[in-house]
Amino acid sequence: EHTHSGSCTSSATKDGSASKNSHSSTPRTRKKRCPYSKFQIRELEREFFFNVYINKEKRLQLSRMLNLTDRQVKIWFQNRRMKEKKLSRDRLQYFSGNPLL
Amino acid sequence: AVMILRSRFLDARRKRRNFSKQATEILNEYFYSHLSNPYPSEEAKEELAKKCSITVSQVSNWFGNKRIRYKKNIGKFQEEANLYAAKTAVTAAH
DNA sequence: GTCATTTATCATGC
DNA sequence: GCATGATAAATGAC
Repeated sequence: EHTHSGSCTSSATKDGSASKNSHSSTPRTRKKRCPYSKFQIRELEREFFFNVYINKEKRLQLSRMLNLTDRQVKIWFQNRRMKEKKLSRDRLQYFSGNPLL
Repeated sequence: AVMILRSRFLDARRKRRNFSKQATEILNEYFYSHLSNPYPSEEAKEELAKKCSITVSQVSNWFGNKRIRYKKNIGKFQEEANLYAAKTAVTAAH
């Protein structure tokens, strides 16, 4: 569909919880959603195939390899598990008596 | 045969099809009559899904899209809002 | 951890 | 050409 070579993974600021100014206002801007590259998705899916739950060690390793933060990898696995659950629900409904075309 | 059905199912997720006129009508009626808190409960979602002949997930998607797109440009939906406000007012009068 | 949600992006309809 | 439904990152409640 698309090939995001090095759009978001370039360098940017590291983790999303950095830069804490003690005083003044820190609106804590929401991190902009940036789609991951095909390569990143492939590696994440590969690891997800082996184990749906990733441990801390592999998470750090993966995050470094893919130039993502630990938090991003962790959240990706969370979202991926939710996606898998939804796919299961949809399959179940699709192969049972509920046409709804 | 099973493989064909399976493949059709897999890529049918993003094969978008617009909802029926009646379904959109029902969803909009609920949205604009609960504009202060447009968050239907799980039970309400199921009821809406049944009345609209769509899935609960589709109801959630519709409200998610509607909330943010309404918030982003209230002016664009003003006419629509007035329309459904008047419609609910008429039904309430009966 | 799950899970509803927000937000941007994607893919299609028309 | 945008409107619209579905999906992909990111947040927060619990």
